[in-house]
Amino acid sequence: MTSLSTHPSHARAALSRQRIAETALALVDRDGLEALSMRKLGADLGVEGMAIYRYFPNKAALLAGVVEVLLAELVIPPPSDVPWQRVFRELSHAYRGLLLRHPHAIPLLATLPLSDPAAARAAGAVMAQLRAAGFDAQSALKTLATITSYVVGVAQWEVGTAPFRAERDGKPFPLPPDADPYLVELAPQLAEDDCEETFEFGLDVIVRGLETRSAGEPLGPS
Amino acid sequence: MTSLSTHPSHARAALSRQRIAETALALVDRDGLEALSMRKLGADLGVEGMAIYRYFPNKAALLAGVVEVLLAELVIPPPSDVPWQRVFRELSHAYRGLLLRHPHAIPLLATLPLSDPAAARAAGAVMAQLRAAGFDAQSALKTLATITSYVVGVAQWEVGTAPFRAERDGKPFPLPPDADPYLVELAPQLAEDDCEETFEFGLDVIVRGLETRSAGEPLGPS
DNA sequence: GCGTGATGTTTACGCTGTAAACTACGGGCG
DNA sequence: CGCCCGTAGTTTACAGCGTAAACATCACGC
Repeated sequence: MTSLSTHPSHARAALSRQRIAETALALVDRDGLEALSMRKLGADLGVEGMAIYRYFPNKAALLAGVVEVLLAELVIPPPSDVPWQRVFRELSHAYRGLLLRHPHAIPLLATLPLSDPAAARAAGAVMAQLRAAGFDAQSALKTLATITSYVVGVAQWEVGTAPFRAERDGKPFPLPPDADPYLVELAPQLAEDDCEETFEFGLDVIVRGLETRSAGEPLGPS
Repeated sequence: MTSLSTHPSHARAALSRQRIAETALALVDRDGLEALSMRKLGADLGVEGMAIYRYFPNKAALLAGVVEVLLAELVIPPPSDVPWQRVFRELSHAYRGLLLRHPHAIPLLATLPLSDPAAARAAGAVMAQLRAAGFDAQSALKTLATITSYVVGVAQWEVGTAPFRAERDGKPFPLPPDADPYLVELAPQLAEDDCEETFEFGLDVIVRGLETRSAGEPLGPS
């Protein structure tokens, strides 16, 4: 009797908020965000679609659950005495990595309102880091807004310009012959754009900008 | 005979790509992005929904048309000898203004791939400005990516945190009593957050960061 | 005056989210 | 033991979606 759950046999696995949300994320990763429907998710769970409503009141709540799973991947360490620049860079890279691991889910995180509990938790943890590094509350909040916007924005940029970079093993880019002259000039640049480098460029800009916050403001580098 | 169009009487106005896209944008501004359906748009146009397919092959194309209308609001002046910092700031504010005038359309512009012709045109025009200011092609592109991400990201942030700021005429914020301790600390900060100021903060950071691009890079201030 | 092409309508299909009613079953209590 | 009820999942249903296909209507060129 493998009574792992209530009824041991003939059932694949018990449903739960966690398992549903994880399966939903897997579906999104595999087939894209717009492919996520209650019925298809039900099918992936070996269940009838409507069953999901026992665990989530509606699809918006399900999506919030997916966001929760996503943000759970993001471990934000407690404050330490590491220089804030380094913490800042590491958090940025961690978030970026999360986004790139789940490119289809980016719109979910891009539109994420801070009223979402998972988002608020993550935001709070980052705020704690910044506060500990000497940022006052207002500056920490604004800095958080800035870096979040930047990281998400670049990830979107990257995904959105991916076709220009795809399989450029020699040929420049299949531009339509009636293309805008601006675009014609832009395309080769895009083709040889190294996204990682671009990201680092903007990150440097922001860190440097934060370091030289116009004298007198209480920012306190380490 | 007021033969303004083909048949003068009993028809409200002739359909056209332009009129359809503008009406669609008006609908989105009024009722939100998810309220935009072919049938409702048809109703707003005094027409039968399916008629739209004579002008746009599918809904994605219609949305691209809406984006085109949006970006047409953004006039990007030709290069001049104005200091690049000022041009940069003005373009950022212009884009921000556009986003705030159409908050429901932000997801449309946030997810905008650069393969969209209207986006590519606008991007090209900004690139021309930066190039004229002395940025080399690679730096101009990266700078464009950075500022675009930032402006869109902040606009999304602003809309997403709007509920925290709404009607805060005294009371702090209707937090659920079981809220995360991080959020509890965060909410008052959000409530008194001045978005315009936050935007300016990050913009300053970016401009300052660009100005102090680690010596030796060909950036050439004016 | 009669095709003809452009414009808009009608009908239809498969898909969506979700409300409501229904079925099956396992554990607690008499 | 037998009943009874809560829980989990199913079935059915409905309104709305994007859109393919067939159809109606009408202005104009020959």
